[in-house]
Amino acid sequence: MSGKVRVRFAPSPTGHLHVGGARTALFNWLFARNKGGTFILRIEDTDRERSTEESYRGIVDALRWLGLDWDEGPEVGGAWGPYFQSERRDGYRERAEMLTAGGKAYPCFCTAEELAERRQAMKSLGADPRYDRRCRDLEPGIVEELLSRGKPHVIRLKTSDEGVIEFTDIVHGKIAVPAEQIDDFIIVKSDGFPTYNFAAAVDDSRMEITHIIRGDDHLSNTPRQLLIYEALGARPPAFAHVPLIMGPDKARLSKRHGSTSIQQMRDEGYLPEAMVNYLALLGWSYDDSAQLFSMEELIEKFSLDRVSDKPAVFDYKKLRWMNGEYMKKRSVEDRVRLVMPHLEAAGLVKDPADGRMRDFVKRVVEVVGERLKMPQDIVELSDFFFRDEVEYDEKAAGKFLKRHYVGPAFRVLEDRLQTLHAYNEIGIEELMRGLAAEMGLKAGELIHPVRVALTGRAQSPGIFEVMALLGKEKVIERLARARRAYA
RNA sequence: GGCCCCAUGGUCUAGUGGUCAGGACACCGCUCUUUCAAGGCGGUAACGGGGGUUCGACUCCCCCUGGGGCCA
Repeated sequence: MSGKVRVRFAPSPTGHLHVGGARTALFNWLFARNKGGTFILRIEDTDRERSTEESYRGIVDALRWLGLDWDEGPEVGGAWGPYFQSERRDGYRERAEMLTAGGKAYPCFCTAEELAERRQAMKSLGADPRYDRRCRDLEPGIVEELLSRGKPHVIRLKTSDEGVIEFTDIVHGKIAVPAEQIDDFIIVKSDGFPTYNFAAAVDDSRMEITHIIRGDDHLSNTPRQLLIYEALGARPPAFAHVPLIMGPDKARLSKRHGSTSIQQMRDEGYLPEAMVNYLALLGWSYDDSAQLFSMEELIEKFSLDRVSDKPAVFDYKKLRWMNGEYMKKRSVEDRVRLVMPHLEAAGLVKDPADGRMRDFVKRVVEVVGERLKMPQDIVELSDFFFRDEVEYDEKAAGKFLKRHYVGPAFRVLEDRLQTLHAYNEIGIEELMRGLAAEMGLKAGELIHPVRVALTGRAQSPGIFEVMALLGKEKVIERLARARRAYA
């Protein structure tokens, strides 16, 4: 392959950025970065009905959030622009006229009804319902007349029934389709707009795209696009069709399987680096063991020949695990920032948190430590730090607070904490262990009831850390309350 | 329906004619420990079926089955 690599990601702004689309974008981007090539963003907004500014914004934001920047495209420009198909219509019209003038395409005046009728007829004869090329050899005079009368028409590409259309896909290998399989398909619709295949092929050739990396769902479009390239007299790019992403039921991943848009995943607390890493591993692998890759490593190691050719099921559990791994790598400050909106939303922290509160949250985050897999986990993990009164989990309270020794033990503990000079983790631990020993209890037998009294739950971060952070006052108050309520 | 693609544990995958079929997530034990999480150790679990080719097939070929895609 000679020349500089040029790849593109070409979404339609008709919805959110789907995880499948995001992975396609990622593979293109990684390939470009690995090869020192150019990554182009092209917006395929020829469907004016469904394209929206909002979708466009959402897609662009999502790509940036993932860290996928483009060298040419909207907002950054480039020498091959414009990068919105809606602004490239003249180009499609010119190419279509060129092909028609050159005898490689022709206007077809058959109406949708006529076509449907003939298709039905062919079907009932047991034949494949394909266009019968009726308008292909119309007398030039008749064509002129119909055109001048303004009769609605489409433009079709002339195709041959002879031979096979063959190409080598980088991930699938040799692919061959019998030429007869493809009829004289439409390249320009009756409203003057290009069809998807035509617009894409024209743009890819004019933008000098060298490698088309896209979803498997476009595999069967490829022969048609190859035919367009040929008619245009352009050299076709290399193709790499990556397998689709499926839901657990092996059907194409869709909304009913869960969150499928990058925007949604972001709102749900997934970290971009986890998302990127997970997506990279869906359909690509480096070796027999590596799982965690930084963006730099991905760029360095990515290659198309290690892309799988089989569909992959999206596994939210593994993504969650990976998110936890990346959460651990984030600084405490980062985690505070991530966690804050959730504390606010839960009403545990009032909205613009002041400096004191931020400091406190920071210490909570430190105490919670690696238990945080998702930012929102903070609520369940630490609500007791923020509430005035704990809500007891009935099972936990029943199991630990009703023990006969709890009342007396708490009473002594309250007194000793009151006079404890070194009210810190170490001092508290010493005190607690000492007290347990004195009373002939195992440390756990004292600790568990204390945990329930302070947090309401049977599980929590380390109890000495919790006590230290909660503060002497609150700890004593909660111990007393639990004692009165249960013991 | 036609054409195209695909088939290793529940999931993501390594494997490119001779491996005890490896790793990761999930799951289950054990361990550490004040609980949970994390960590450490260990475990259950796979080559869809049938034909070939070959001394030998997960690996190559064909058929079937199953899944997916595109077009209709």
